[in-house]
Amino acid sequence: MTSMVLDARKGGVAEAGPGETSVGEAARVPASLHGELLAALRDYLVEGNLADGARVPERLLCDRFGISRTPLREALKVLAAEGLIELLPNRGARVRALNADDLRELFDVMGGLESLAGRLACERVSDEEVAEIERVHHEMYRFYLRRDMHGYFQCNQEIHRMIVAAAGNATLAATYASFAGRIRRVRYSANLATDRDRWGEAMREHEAILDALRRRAGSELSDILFMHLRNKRKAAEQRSVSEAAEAESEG
Amino acid sequence: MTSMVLDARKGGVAEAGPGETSVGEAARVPASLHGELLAALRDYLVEGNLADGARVPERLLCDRFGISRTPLREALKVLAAEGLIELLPNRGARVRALNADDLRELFDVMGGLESLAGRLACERVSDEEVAEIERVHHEMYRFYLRRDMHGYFQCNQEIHRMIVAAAGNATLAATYASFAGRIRRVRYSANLATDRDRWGEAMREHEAILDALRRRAGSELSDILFMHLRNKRKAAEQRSVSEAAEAESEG
DNA sequence: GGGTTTCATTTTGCATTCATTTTTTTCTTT
DNA sequence: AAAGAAAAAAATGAATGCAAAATGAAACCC
Repeated sequence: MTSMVLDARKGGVAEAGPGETSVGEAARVPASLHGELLAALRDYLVEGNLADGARVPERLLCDRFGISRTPLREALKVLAAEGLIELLPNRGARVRALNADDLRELFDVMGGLESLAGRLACERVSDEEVAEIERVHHEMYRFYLRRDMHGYFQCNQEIHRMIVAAAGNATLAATYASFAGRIRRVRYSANLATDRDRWGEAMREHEAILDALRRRAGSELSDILFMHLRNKRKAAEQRSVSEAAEAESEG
Repeated sequence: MTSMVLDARKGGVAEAGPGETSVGEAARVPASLHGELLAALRDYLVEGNLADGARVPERLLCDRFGISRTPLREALKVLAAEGLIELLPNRGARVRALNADDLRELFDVMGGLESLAGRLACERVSDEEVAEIERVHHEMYRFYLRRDMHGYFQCNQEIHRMIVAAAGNATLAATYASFAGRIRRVRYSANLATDRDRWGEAMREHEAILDALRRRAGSELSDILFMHLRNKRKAAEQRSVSEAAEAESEG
């Protein structure tokens, strides 16, 4: 039973009525068939159904989604613009493999975006929103104490997402979401598992984040968030280095 | 004689010779026909050949660029994802009109990106690069003294571009270029003309930018650059308000 | 046997075609 | 004549078709 994204849509009618059709583009409002397919394809890629550097098989995906090549290729062009795949002239599309430099760049850009989000959030965040973030923070702390990586990570993601949301800038949120999807292919989640110290450090950084947010210290929060991501990046780099060493000793 | 982007390409071989092919994204690898057309269409839109909110006439553009609808529509999907146009189901594409909120968001995101660029630049900028930026800065100052808006603005753009380049992050540069293209449709250039004070203030801010860069004070430069853009935004908002008032008194 | 060359198959890129939907024009009807 | 209904025209969205390029495989040569 092939998924058939199209059928799901045919039930609906109106679509596209309210404002935010365009901005997000990422995972926001599917709106049209094209948007629907785009989201489905993006998920398909982000979930890692295709290996890094693998060719994107047009014919196969057409069957998979029950459409012809035209809309599929339109979606591929968009995904290429987003950086998920790359187009080789006369050679179709490949899943874009991120090298160490790409990751470094992506982490820094994510850091810059979160940094901005923190700064903007301080300008307009309500006490209620802060309280909500604190709630998740404490939940995360409990996961930390219990050494529950999965739960911790969920909360972590949620907090960062909430800060971006609190910035009240849909353009920023969309851009952030796009980059998050791009980086999701590499699981930087399991980093902390190998490095107990980093986990504790990250927890302390989150304390500082919340503290700065409570005081609405925008510039300070901006710095902390950037450094937080920078440290995350370093941990990820550290990990990939040790992974490479392992691979070498194994091979 | 219709332009025929294709012909231009067929002559050349290497491509990518003179760096800045176009505003955004496609600056990396034009290579294919699709990329070429995409850049051409983007320029066509950014240059304001179509009015805000106007329908994007597929047939006309096909003739204009000498291609069929298929590649054109692929390009349109990408431009929609970039935020330059918006797609209405069964009603084609329209030039996206930016309202006050959109502009506010875009300015802030640009501010965040420049802020990040400054921070990263401080980590790795060479003395030679700083000297080069200083050179352009002084050139800009001479334009300022001569009240040469056009020259001043060129230098201004160039300095910001150089800072982004000095950050050594291609992903950031591409994202920055994309947003710059998106905002270029609104000419925020002429802002200073009406507000002599803002011009002087901007000049002083640029002094501070250079000072922080010389000292490699990343966090500080980050703050200054964000505030610089924020002030630019406020000036633009001020201007649009007075314009609206004018329009009202005239109508 | 290793390497090259030729040729069939597949894939890609774009044009064309077709079914719908929207928009414009024309024709009623009051 | 104005408002509304019906029909014609144009547009959009997606499928199909076709030439050129790339990939893979068999034949060929040394």
